[in-house]
Amino acid sequence: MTLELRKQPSQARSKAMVDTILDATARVLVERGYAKTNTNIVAELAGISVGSLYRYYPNKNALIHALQERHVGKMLGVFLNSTANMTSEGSLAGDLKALIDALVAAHLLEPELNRILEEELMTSYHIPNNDVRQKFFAGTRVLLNRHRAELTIDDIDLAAFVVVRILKVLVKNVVLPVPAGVDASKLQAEILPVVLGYLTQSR
Amino acid sequence: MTLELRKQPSQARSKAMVDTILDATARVLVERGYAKTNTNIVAELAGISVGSLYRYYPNKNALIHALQERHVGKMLGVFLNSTANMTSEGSLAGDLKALIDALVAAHLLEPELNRILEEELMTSYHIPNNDVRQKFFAGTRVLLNRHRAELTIDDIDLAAFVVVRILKVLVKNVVLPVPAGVDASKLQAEILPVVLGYLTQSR
Amino acid sequence: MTLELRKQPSQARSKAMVDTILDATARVLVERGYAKTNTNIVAELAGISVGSLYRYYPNKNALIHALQERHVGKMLGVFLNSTANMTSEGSLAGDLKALIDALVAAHLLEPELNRILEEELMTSYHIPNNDVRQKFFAGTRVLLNRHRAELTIDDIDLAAFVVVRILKVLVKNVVLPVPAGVDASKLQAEILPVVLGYLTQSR
Amino acid sequence: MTLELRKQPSQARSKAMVDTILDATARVLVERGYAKTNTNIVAELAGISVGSLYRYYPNKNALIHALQERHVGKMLGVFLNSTANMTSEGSLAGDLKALIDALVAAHLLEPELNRILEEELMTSYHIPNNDVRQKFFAGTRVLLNRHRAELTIDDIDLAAFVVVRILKVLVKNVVLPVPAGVDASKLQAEILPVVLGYLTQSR
DNA sequence: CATGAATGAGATTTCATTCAT
DNA sequence: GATGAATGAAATCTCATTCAT
Repeated sequence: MTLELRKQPSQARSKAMVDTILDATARVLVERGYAKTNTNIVAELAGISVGSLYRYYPNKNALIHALQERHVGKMLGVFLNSTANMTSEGSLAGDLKALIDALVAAHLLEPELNRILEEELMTSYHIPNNDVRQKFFAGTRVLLNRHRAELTIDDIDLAAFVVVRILKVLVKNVVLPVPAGVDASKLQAEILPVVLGYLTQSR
Repeated sequence: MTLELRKQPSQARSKAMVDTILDATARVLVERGYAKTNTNIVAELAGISVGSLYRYYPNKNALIHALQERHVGKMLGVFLNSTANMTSEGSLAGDLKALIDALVAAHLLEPELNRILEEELMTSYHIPNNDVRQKFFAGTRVLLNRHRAELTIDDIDLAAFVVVRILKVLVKNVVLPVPAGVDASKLQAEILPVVLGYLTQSR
Repeated sequence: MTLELRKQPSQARSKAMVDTILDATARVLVERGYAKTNTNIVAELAGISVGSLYRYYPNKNALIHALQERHVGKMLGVFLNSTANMTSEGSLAGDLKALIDALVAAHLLEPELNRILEEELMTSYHIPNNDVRQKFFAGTRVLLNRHRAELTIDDIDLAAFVVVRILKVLVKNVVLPVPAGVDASKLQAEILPVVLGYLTQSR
Repeated sequence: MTLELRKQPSQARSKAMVDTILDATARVLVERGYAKTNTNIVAELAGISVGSLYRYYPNKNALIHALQERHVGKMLGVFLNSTANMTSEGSLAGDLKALIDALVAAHLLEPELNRILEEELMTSYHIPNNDVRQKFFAGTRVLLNRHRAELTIDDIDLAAFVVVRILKVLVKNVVLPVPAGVDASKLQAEILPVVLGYLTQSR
């Protein structure tokens, strides 16, 4: 009964604008943190008026949401790309190596933004990339299953969970500024041993 | 007969008041998230006026800061307590096990608050417990050094860094709500193998 | 063979367009109320661009104004039509009956729109149909004058004023949703007695 | 689970402030109409800051609502007061006269505000005084019932409905600016004959 | 002429902080 | 010292109107 048509800007022009807006949002978010991010600044940095911003996203929430989705999408793209030429008959070590490299590549995209979206906003917004997380977990499970013979651990679900968490922190730390005394590239090289050691140690 | 029924010494009063305030802050933070936390609600929940709140803490920043410090202090207390009866001549496995248990005990204190203080506020507030982190890292380094002979890894700094990160995520995940299909206690039992596997695998 | 398939004469086009626009305006007004009516929605519902809307009406005021005028015109049309075959030598009762029926017919047109235009917008817009009101009042005065002999009231102006007001409310209530327990058709039948009773009672 | 305590300003201080605010709201409403009424102007006219306004009323809606309630309350007070010394054994004419006088007295309070609250806001807000309307209708029904013997109409509900509507318009018109050529006091004197004529005419 | 994205003034609302009592 | 009402700067959001295409 209520008239509710709210016109979205047309596809063609939108694409560029949307990107400009989300770029600005990302920049503000990274430079000032969520608490100090506001729509006026985003609009200004995007070089548009607040009104325009609200033509594209009906509220601040939607804006952040869209940024999250774009970011996750980008990372997923990089990840899948890095993974594409990965034959499925590699060794466990080879597969894990490829996985780690792909993950690092994906996280190299916009590490600080990624951190903010994952950490600062965890509470505020229902994370839209649960989907991606789920898929990543599932993928890891499949990988482990394929090499089940070599593993010294029985509970694949548990192992996948642990591996996913480990990969996530370590990769993030490879990519984010790391304390003096630690070398990022050495750290990256260390990830495979960590996971391999865990999965194949004699128990 | 001197008047004995006078106000408590301000020291004592402050002590209790400070705790009440920080308790309220913690509760609001956990129940509403940082974005929806405001000083008026904190004061209300603490059962005092905003004015009084500002007598104890000159601004919102200081308030959050104080809460962080108290929280870190508490966790440190629990940790040190769990560590106290740890003789320094244990095996590597034994030492690590004790470390993990102490960490879990500390994180069991107020997991959600801990998460918020560590994640949501990372950007906004310069973490006051860098100190503690430093010490924890150093302690881990010492521990690893003590068992250097058993380790298959040379770079102790790197190893300590990796171990610290792994311990942190996994412990956090033991303590925080975990996805269906994963069992928190099994997860906890898995931490030692992870670290041990990493440190002592044949390379 | 001259090109015959060209644009319709702008007169004709305008005519249809104007109607489309005012129809949309009316619908939005009725469905959302004045406070939530805005030009963008009107344009959208009319199937044209805002720009075009502003080509037809220079501002929101003019738009509402035009709708009012059209609406009043329509009602007047229906009213005059119902009145057309009314011979001027009827009885007082007959004349009043005809008047009431014509009024009801007119108000049956778009009761809700009518209500909004008359009530919600009374303050914001100087009503353009004062003219019509004036004429209606004058007509009523003439009618009463014709039957002055039967009336027990001397002040015809006063009587006409009272009758006009009574007719207006009651007719409106016949036509608008009426509370449970009251029957609209019975209510309509009651209007004549009310007016007749007033005008011809023994004083 | 969510902390929702929102403190209302304390009783004592509130009373005066609330009145000041609602007075200002009424004035703005009458002077500018609803569409042009905004919280900034209300606050300014009330001599307080917007923030303060929002301490008392959580949003614009609530503000208007409160004004409506106060206004209806006031009118009801005047009405009941005028009605107080009305013995229940009067004649029909006497009772109706008293009723009309009480109504006029009530509407004399703030006629313009009343009009705006009743007309401009009918759509926007669920009218809080349905209650009062109900009671007024019921009271009228009781009155008519008491004098049922004298009435020439059977359907008391219908009669009460009609009488209530007639009283409402005419009283309103007595109190609101009336077109030249009509005298407000004469008009008021005319209300009783209208109603009496309707109820007691020979049919 | 038509379009509809863009504008930006202005409206609503929030909340850290102050200060009179 | 305590209080909590008051503040007002700043954030979110709306929409009549314009103007480049």
